[in-house]
Amino acid sequence: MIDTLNERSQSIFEAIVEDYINTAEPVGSRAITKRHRFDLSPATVRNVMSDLEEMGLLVSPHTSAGRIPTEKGYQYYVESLLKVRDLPDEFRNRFETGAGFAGKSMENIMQEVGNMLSSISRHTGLVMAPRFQSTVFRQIEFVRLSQTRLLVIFVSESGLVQNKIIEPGIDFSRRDLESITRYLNQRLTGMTIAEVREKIALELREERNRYNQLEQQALELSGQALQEDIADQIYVAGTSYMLEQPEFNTNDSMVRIMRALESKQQLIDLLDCSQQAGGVQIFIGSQANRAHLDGCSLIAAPFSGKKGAIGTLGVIGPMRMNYSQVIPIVDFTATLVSRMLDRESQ
Amino acid sequence: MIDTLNERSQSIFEAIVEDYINTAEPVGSRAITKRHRFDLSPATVRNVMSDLEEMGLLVSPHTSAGRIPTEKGYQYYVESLLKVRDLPDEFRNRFETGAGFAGKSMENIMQEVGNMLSSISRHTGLVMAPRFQSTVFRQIEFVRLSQTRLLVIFVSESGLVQNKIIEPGIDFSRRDLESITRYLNQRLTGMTIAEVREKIALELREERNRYNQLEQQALELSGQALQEDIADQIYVAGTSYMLEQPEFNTNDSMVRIMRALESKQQLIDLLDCSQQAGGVQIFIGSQANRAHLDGCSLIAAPFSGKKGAIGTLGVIGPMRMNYSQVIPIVDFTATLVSRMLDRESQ
DNA sequence: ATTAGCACTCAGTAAGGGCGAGTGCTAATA
DNA sequence: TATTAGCACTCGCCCTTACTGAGTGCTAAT
Repeated sequence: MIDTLNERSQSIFEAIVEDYINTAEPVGSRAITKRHRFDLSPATVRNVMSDLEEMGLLVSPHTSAGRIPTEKGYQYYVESLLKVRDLPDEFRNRFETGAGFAGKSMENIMQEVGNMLSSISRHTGLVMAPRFQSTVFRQIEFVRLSQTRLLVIFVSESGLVQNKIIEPGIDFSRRDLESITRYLNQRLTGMTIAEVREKIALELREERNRYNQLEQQALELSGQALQEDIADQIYVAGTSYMLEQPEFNTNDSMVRIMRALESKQQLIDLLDCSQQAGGVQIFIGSQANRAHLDGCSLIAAPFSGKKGAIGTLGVIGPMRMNYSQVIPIVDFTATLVSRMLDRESQ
Repeated sequence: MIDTLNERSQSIFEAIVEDYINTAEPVGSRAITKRHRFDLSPATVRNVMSDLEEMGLLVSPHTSAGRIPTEKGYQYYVESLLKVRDLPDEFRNRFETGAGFAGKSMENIMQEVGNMLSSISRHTGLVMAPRFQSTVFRQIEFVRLSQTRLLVIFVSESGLVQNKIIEPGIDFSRRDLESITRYLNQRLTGMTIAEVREKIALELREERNRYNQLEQQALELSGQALQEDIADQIYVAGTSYMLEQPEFNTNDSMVRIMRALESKQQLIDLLDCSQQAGGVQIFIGSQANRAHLDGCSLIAAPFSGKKGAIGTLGVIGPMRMNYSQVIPIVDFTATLVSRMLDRESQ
């Protein structure tokens, strides 16, 4: 149905979408003919617009206003008409000078990446940390804090470090811990945390009937250490950009948006969707509604080191978003972060 | 000057402040006589109000509106008239059931505390993590990640864990690291990180002329590990409560407030002020302006384990804030967190 | 010292009118 | 047949005007 759009209709539609993206005002027929030098009269453009409205690509907010793209309109625009620009060098430079990751903690890196994304795209930036569950185990270490308390440190293949304090109930000597550490490191390397956990559960059941106390203890200890989920982390940067958008300039919508951006779990769910597929993903309008963000679009891309550790980052803004600018920003950032993670993990 | 306030003026002023806190509307003379059953006519109340205005405790937004407290008015109210209520049991319970800290990371704890503060006070909650600089060193550990990369773990007396990756340039064996660890742990325990750093710098200078290679290496390693500041962390929870306040219901002020709440550094500076003094501190209006938060008040209190590790938490909202409710909430939370930190550090 | 009474002020709301941007339809044109 | 000029019409926006009501300050009486 949309395929029947002839070239003229297409370029008029494109002009409307782009004008609206720039001005945030409904676009009228005369404005189009003026700004774009089609050799057409406003009346002709009106006829075309009328057709586009019938197809569900445009709506007019009221009789005497111009027209604005519908959600379906944006989707069509992004899928069929969008020409993604190259990332201007100035942005590229800002990233590369700004992002020295060496020695910084994962949290700091993520915050910094979020701030970068947000300040360059001039929209709200999101960064979701790699899920610990799906990272690949490289190393475990124990540090004795006191007689009852142990610090457990996991290191993933990609250099991600997580620590946790446990109280095992037994007072392990330094020597015991060393043996346990060696035992675990030999047996668990290369599996994802999820797999490790399964394996431990399995072996614990089998092991009960045998007598190797060391193994028994090692398994119990690591079981305890991994038993609880480490909550997913998400960073949101530049929320005020969202409030500055003219489409959200009522009190109610501002509060609504802020509430949505505060409920991290919903954002996590949303970003999760895009983690499966590789490359840049675009959620327009209701496709992003999972997070109560009506009228918003999300551009997201997963990042990952060579060895697992997948996270997601993205930019969220109004549907009227400059897709051709934002998409390459997200794309480039994801690539950059992946490269950094690789470098870190050597 | 304010001391000349007689009892009647005081209670009228108190009534005005409290009515305004409840309704967010300018309070008129008739409203006062109605709601509070003073045996006075509105005219009399008007005379008193006029005096109070002259003293700078009240203003009227325009001739035909009631009056609202000035910043000075709130200050006087809080200093002289405020009766702090006991914390209702329901809040107490919500805290104590909600807050099992055991085994959780500092970040998670702080986030949870922030959420608690915010949802119970119905205002924006702030939690600033203990500054690593001022925590007391208890233990350092090294974990060998690869030939070139070491993970350094600091544990503070209060159980705070920080880690950092360094690339020392030398490939230390496990045995070397153990000796170095033992050496450092013996010599540094009980000092604050800041002191530790000074000491290392000092000894490094002296040590150059001697020949004990182990000491030399140990010092260099720990020096490198401590060289960079670990950024202060602050958590902000429930920002949408701020936007729901009627005093900030214009687009501009919403954006302004959100920008202010986003610039963490300014919030940190603000909370820093309250860290010095013990107990609950109250910043009203311009006293909190350091963070571009005009028209806001901050209630803050430091928390700390027995052994250093001082952080600050608080609640931020409009000047028209229910001080008598919020103060005990902040107070109680700070005490609770301190107690938890103590328990953790054993 | 307190109060009743009264004139006055002024934000907020509602109603009316003109403006202008934009539309849809129709009839003329290439 | 596609395009265009012309025209009546719609409707949000803004400005003005008028009204209302809450609240004040002042004055004179109690």
